[in-house]
Order: sequence, then structure tokens, then C-alpha cells
Amino acid sequence: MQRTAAEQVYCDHEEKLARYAKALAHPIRVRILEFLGTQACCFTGQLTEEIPLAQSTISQHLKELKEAGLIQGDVMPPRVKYCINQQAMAEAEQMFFHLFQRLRHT
Amino acid sequence: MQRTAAEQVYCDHEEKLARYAKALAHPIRVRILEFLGTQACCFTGQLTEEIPLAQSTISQHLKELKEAGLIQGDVMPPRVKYCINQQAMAEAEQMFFHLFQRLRHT
DNA sequence: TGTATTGATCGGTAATTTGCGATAAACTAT
DNA sequence: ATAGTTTATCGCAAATTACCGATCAATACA
Repeated sequence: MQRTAAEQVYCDHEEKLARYAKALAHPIRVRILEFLGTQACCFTGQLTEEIPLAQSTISQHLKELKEAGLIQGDVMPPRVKYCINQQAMAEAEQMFFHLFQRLRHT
Repeated sequence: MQRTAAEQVYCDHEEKLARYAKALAHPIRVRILEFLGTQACCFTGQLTEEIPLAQSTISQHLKELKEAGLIQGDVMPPRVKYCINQQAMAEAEQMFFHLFQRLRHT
């Protein structure tokens, strides 16, 4: 992306939906979410056991999900408890649902 | 991604969902789909009028969507008519829906 | 005060993505 | 054959993403 000025190319909802989609656009992040779906919450350590990638890599993907708003992390030293952000997730679901709805049948 | 061998890290459905999500992970592609949703079908040229980006850029995003399976292009020389691939779209919707369902409430 | 634990962050490399202009390809029409 | 139309593809630069090992920060505990 090398667009500098105005930046008025897309609608808010297009940017927002794309943002959520991007958060889901890697299998490891899908898996993290699914794991959270079975656990209510989890610590980073559980994920590093579940997923055969470096701890730093997993931490980075958690950051991605957090920055997209889909999860939140509560610091419980020395650990961090991650949970799904139900509100953001509901919003994402709504947005996806509406998109698909508009695309159906045409 | 610099993983070379076995590649048995993720489940098929995780990869597939991530693949669909990636296709939706850019506002221009969301917009293209939305436009298709109002038009049933369209030619590339209509999109280059709708969207203030270079023709080559739009063509590339169409390719992205096509490679993800979400749209298909029928060549009608010298133009190409793009339509939503309803079957793939339905599959994507299903997968997203199930994911969100599993994440709800926890 | 030291030691252990947990997880974020840094620094680096490789790969991928995004954007553009220019050009090629596939036709139609003249 | 030539010219025009439409769209894909190429080649490039810049930005971003993905991954890792190493290190730092925060806290608990001995």
C-alpha cells in the first residue's frame, strides 16, 4: 500500500470487515480462536503446547487478534489470560453475515 | 511463512477458512464483491469506473478473488464477465458461520 | 537479593502483498 | 492487414507479514 493522501477510497464498513477478515486470514489464528472456543479462556502457554510453532510466533499472532479486537488479554502475572471479545466477535459475525446475505442469489 | 516440509501443522478446514478470509481481507475486494452483489455480474471495466485505482490493480484483486474461488470469470472477448461463485460463497459462509457459532458464549 | 516462570518485544531474514505503468494477448471491426 | 477495445500479465518498488532465536519485563518465591 503506497497511498498517502485523502485515503477516502473505501467505506468504513469495508475497511472494518476487511480488518476482521485479515485477522482470520491465517490458519494459526483460526486455530487459536477455535481453541479459545473450547476453553472459554486460556493462557499463552497452553497454545504453545497445542501449536508446534515458536512461542514468539504465537505471541505475535495473539497480538494480531488482539489488535483486531477479536480477543482480549487480562494480565495475571506472570501469565496472561486470553478470552474472546464477545462483543467484537458478534460485530464481526454480523458484518460477515450481512455481506454474505447481500451476495446470495444476486 | 518459511515452512518447507511435512506441512501437517494445520487442519484442512483451518487452511480453507483462512484462505477465504484472506480473500476478504482487503477493502477493495470487499467492495468488488458488494458491487457484484448488486449487479449479478459485471465486467472489469465497470469496476475500474467504480473504484479509483489502476486497472492493473483491480485486475490483480479480481485474480485474488478468483483464485480463492469466490468469483468466476467468463471470457466474452474482448471482455470478461465476472460473477460470484455461489457454491464457493455458500461454503465460505457455512465455514464462517460454524466458526462464529463455536466461539459464541464459549 | 537471587532465581524461576511466563509471555512480550526486538532484530533479522525471507516471503508475500499492494500498488503502479507499460506491455502483451485476444478479439472485433474497418 | 490495421486499428481499436478490453483485460491480463510483467517488472518493479515499497510495505507488510511470518517466522525464529534472543532478550527483556513483571512477578512470585526461596
